[in-house]
Amino acid sequence: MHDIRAIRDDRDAFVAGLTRRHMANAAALADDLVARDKELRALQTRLQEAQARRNEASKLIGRAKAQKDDNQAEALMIEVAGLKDEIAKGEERERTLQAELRDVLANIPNLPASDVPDGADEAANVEVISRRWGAAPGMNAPKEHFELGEQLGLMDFERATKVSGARFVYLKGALARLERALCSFMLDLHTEQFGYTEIAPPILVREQAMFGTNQLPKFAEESFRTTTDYWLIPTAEVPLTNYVREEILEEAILPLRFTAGTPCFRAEAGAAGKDTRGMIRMHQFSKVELVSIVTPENSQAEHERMTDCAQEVLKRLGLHHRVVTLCTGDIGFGAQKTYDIEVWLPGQNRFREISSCSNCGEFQARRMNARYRPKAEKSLRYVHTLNGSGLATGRTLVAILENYQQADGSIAVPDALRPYMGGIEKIAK
RNA sequence: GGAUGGGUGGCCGAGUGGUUUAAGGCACCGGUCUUGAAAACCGGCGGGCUCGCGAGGGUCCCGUGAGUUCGAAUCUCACCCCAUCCGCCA
Repeated sequence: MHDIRAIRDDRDAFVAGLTRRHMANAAALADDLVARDKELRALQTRLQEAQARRNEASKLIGRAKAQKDDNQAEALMIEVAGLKDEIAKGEERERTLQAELRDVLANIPNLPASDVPDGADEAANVEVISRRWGAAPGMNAPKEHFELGEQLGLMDFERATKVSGARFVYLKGALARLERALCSFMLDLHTEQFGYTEIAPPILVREQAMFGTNQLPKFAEESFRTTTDYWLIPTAEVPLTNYVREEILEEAILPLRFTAGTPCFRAEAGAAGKDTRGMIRMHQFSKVELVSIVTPENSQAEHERMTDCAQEVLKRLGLHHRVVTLCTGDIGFGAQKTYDIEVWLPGQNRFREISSCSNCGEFQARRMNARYRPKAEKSLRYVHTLNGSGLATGRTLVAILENYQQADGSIAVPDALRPYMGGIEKIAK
């Protein structure tokens, strides 16, 4: 959510930022917002004057009545009646304007940070060369993960279709355990090495929470809603970030770092035909999420740190990967800047997204009304929020299958996971 | 699902129609005192909008909205949320 004052004070920067995001009508939008804001404030001033006079007159009425001056009281009451009418109309218009302004603002994406590259789509994302790690394993005719999983008899899409339809899967035996092992491994790493606090959050949330982390109102069709108006979280970012909603935090407790391993649910509307085979794009998947709540001056450094934490998971699993800075055309609605981590999938012979780490600045904090009390200042400020996958567990499982596949179709278990897999070194038929 | 109670500032809490410009306390900040600290005492201490170069002023906000009234935290209605008890249940 944008600050209307910031738009008013620097309309050009706002327009420039949205234009970089390829919003065609940014200038017209800004003019519209500024005009509505101007009307609203002019109205508020008039309204306040009328209210002040009404209050004054009301006091005089009380006094006149006390002095038994009925003529005076009556004259004042007639005046107040007129003011009352004016005030009622003004208040209604004020509410309408405020609601409209809020609706428009709620649907405007965050502005890209200055160092985000320009570009139309993912083809223009820019690799962060210094973050590239490892090398693609040499392999003869590598298989895709679903072939491997199905041949092992441990990944069953057909039965899942029978029960739940497309984009669901049954994992069995060692693969089911592998997913659990990955989740434990990642949570242990983030809590023990990087200072994150493990959270087991609600995964059904209210509408306001979904608004706070900007899944709503714009992306309603991408999430599932229950008949009792709860939303199934599309990511643990929602409950972890909203943890501080409507709060005023002491600066001393920042940064807050939370991690959670949860199922995530996505309707994948508009993804018809994409990644229809295998576990890449599911209606339900598990993910270990990282969320940081920080002061504004620390959010950029935290973004780098969080990306380091996510990358460390891949390093310990020995998985080749690269990091790209998303360009202005590919960045998410609420993000100022995003790093995607892409893992190498030999079966697909390409990099695929396995984590996305975003700095949202104060964009979500405004929506949630999450503030802190700076030590050095009197006034309150909005916190900055960051979120990142650390990592998408389902896709990590895919990456392990494809990168650790053996010629005979078995899967070697990476060293780091063996303690979590009861010591087994290989998943075979 | 049934019944009841309740939503007041960072927190607790008083307040049932006009000296509430929201008492009081806690926390926090500054000061006095002290070798230092604590205690005590003094002062400060919410947010939105707006007017003003500034000092400062105005106005709105007691869950949300709609009413009653010259005037509403206070009365009425609707909605949202929270809590407790009973029933059912992992």
